Amino acid sequence: MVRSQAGETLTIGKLAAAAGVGVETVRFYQRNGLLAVPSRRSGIRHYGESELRRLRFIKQAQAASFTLAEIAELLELDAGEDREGARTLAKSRIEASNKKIAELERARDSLKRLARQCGEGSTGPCPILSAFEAKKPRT
Amino acid sequence: MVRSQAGETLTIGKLAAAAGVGVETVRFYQRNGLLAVPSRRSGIRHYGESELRRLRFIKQAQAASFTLAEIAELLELDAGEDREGARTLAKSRIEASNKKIAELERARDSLKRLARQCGEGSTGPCPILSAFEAKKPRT
DNA sequence: GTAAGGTCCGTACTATGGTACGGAGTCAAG
DNA sequence: CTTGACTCCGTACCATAGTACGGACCTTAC
Repeated sequence: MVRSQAGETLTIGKLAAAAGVGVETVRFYQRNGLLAVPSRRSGIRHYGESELRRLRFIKQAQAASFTLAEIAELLELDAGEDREGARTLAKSRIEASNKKIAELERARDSLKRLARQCGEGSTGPCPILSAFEAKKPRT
Repeated sequence: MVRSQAGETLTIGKLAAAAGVGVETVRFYQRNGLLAVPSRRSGIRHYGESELRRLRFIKQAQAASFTLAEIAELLELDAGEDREGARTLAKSRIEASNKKIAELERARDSLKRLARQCGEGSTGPCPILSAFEAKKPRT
């Protein structure tokens, strides 16, 4: 039964290439339950749109600083249609993202200070360590 | 012999506690050249303000997404008073920080969308995967 | 003067996120 | 119907950033 347009049957190599990861990475995700291992019609497994979407999702989520464990959790919530759980997880992640963003902004400002103090002509101290002592406790 | 204000002689345990890290972490940093190993007057090594500052710096820089290798580099630049190098490194890190921040913001917005779509009453699909397909190609 | 607790040091182990390797099977082209 | 590329699978290995362990030594208090 040739169900569905065969246009969607990728081998693991094609799938990996399409998602911009390595074959080994796909296999790694399979081992870790992030990606289903499709059954095979013969010796070789075939993948479709959904796996590709999933892979891309994983990449996006990683870029968002999710760990693979968290991503797995998200995917499970999705599979289980657990709206409640998904919302909760999303909210806690939003919190975490905000924290991380604030942290990075603070750090970036320290770096800016550093770059300025070590500026072109100047001959002052350029104190890398103290550049990070950001908020002097001017209690 | 009580030489000098004994205020500044910390043992490794005190140092670690003061910086909010574990003793093993201090030793790990020493092994990796991030922290000098002070000579010892007797069997036990003693630490002062500068080591504490350095440790705190490392923590700050880590929060700023520097790797330990990069932090080591920064510390060397500091020691060598290499203004040029420090400025360059700082600038490249500022770039990286901006990128990371933007990435996190995008992710956070995806999460917000997700939380909203999975909102209280609705019974639709709550599509976690598509929540991350951020920029819908509304070509 | 001894017992508790801290330090010293090397080595080993952990978790995370892959990456590499080797042998066997499979598939498509020529 | 063979060759070469690709797949399958297990196992091993890598870097990063620690954490844990065990025996020896030191220090301090009682």
